[in-house]
Amino acid sequence: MKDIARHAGVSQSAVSFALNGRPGVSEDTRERVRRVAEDLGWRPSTAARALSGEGAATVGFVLARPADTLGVDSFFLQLVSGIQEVLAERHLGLLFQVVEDVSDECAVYRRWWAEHRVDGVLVVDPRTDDPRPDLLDELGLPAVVIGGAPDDRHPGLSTVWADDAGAMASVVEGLYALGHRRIAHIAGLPGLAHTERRIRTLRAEAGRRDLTEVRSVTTDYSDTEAAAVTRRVLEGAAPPTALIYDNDVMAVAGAGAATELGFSVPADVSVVSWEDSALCRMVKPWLSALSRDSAEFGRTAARELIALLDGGSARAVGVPVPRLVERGSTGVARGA
Amino acid sequence: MKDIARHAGVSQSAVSFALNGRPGVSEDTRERVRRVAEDLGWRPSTAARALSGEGAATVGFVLARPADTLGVDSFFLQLVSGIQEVLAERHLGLLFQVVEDVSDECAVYRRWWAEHRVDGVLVVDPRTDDPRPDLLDELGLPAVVIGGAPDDRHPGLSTVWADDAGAMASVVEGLYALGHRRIAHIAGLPGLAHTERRIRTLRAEAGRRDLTEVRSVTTDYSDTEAAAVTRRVLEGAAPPTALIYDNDVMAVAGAGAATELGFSVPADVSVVSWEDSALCRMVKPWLSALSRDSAEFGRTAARELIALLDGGSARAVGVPVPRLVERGSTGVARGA
DNA sequence: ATTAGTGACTAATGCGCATTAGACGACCGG
DNA sequence: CCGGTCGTCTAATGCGCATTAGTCACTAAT
Repeated sequence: MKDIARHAGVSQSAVSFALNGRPGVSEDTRERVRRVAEDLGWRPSTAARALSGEGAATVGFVLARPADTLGVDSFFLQLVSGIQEVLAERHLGLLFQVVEDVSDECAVYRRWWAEHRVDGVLVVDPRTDDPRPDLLDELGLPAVVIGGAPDDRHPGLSTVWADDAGAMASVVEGLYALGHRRIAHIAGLPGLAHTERRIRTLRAEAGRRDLTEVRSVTTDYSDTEAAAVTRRVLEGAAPPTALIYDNDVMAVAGAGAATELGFSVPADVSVVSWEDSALCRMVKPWLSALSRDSAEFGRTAARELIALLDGGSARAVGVPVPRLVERGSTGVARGA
Repeated sequence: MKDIARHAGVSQSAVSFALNGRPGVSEDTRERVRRVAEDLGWRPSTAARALSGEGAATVGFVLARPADTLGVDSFFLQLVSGIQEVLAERHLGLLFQVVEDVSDECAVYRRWWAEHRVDGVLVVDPRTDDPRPDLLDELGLPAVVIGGAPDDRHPGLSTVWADDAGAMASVVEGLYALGHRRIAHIAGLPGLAHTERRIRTLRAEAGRRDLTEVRSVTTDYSDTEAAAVTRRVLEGAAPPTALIYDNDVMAVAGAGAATELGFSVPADVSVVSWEDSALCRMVKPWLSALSRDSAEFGRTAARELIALLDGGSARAVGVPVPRLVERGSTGVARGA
């Protein structure tokens, strides 16, 4: 800026005013300064900006996953891609970190905030009994929870929520209409909020319809565990006629396991994947799946965080209910 | 630090010396200051540190991909996970950005560097005729190229390279030994350096062995294009008896397409995937795949970048040659 | 003709840290 | 007894920017 000031024949303050759209300089000077800055290829130093109270121009994103669990998951990359799209417009950076577990994640938040590294964070995989919202509240670190519940909002946190309950209800309704009475739900990690939500909704829907042979089994989202659970479930007496998997990887693995066991899909068992991706079209039959726009999910979350940073107040916004894309893996229940 | 100084009864400079391990304070004072800092939960402001010449304590990572191409790709997440592991030890942040194409990527580098946002960057997907190395050299931005060639190193850039040539040679040798004489290589994006390297090596290896019916076809890495190309290749006269796919997604899609066409895997065609992941064990038969440790790839790259930031000079380091994991999709060529 | 007011600009300060240039006493050899 | 050296500490400066408090000339109003 000193250079610019010299070249333009004004003071540094004038340059600052000109470049930041502040009053105090004539339009003439402003334009001249702008051109000089352009010529010199000047960009404000984020460090200096941050130091003089403007914030870090960065938001944080922590993924708490054991390294080997980061598998064939299209969700996060798409989510991040959507987040970026919105952040980029405002020239906000995304500081990304992968850690082992939630307590590490909390430590990262503490550090980032203490170091003034971020202005806000995006939190994923909310859990039942989650320490993070309290921590973020305590720190006063602006945050939006991705995939939380619409109700349990903490004072300072925004939430972007997907209607798992509604989606589960519609899936159950569809299967019921096809004559399915015995349904197994191969769920994800037990601690996650959306896992519990889906399980609760399934139970509630089953109750409403008098379905007694409905159950949920939690897993670690892996293909191997999904296959194992599928085998166990199908080998029991009165096996289910429909299987709902909490992600695409498990659905594919499960469908494979079922086939190996001699169950034909969808003649003997219907399969639904709670996540749509190319994977679902890589097996025969193609898997019916709940399709949601993960990138849009990310965009919405990013927009909410920006609103928070701009001084807006916390709120909860929903994203569209996932839509069930019927493919070849769902059909009328045997004997119905 | 002012607070710490007050609490400890010393000057700010003394605090700085104490906390940074600089000489100029007694061990006694140092320890006292450390404890006070600990009690106060002090963390240095990265902004202030950066401003006083210490660098941003951050490295950048740009992924240039059209948003919809970010699919079921386990490679990047694992790579990033490995990178993080090493960066975290040094408390270096990872600034992550997704952009549309390489020219956007260059713009991001320019901006990051001008804004002093990063101390260095990790570059992926090097291309033939790539503008990035020149740009980075020109800017003087420390960088390591992930997946480059061992030779074409620019003065200032380190390279972490995988021995595609060696891997391709061993795959061809294996297939040759099984009696395969007609091989098709369903490659990735034409512009990418490693795509070209694999294609060149395949051609060379074919030449050495007098295999005349060997070819490579470039694609966009998608399952749909892989399936289409597979069909085109297999429906021709004298179809290949072995197919090499440049990633796991294509291999699975291609194997599926082959099966639909009435080709049995591996009786009629052998299939090799140049990327191992859970995907390869989700189809029947399981796919033989070149397995490499993507996380280790990332760790190595991160270590190289840190060495560069520490003032080390640029160099090229290799990672272990991928190993072919033989599963059910490769076998003796029909008629051999 | 004096004052109040306004627009355009400059000087000075602070953000939180690292670092350089001293200040001051203790210790040592001559 | 004195100059020199070392160890321990403090004061002062700068990093690049935003911002606040002036400064100055010029115009409108009394």
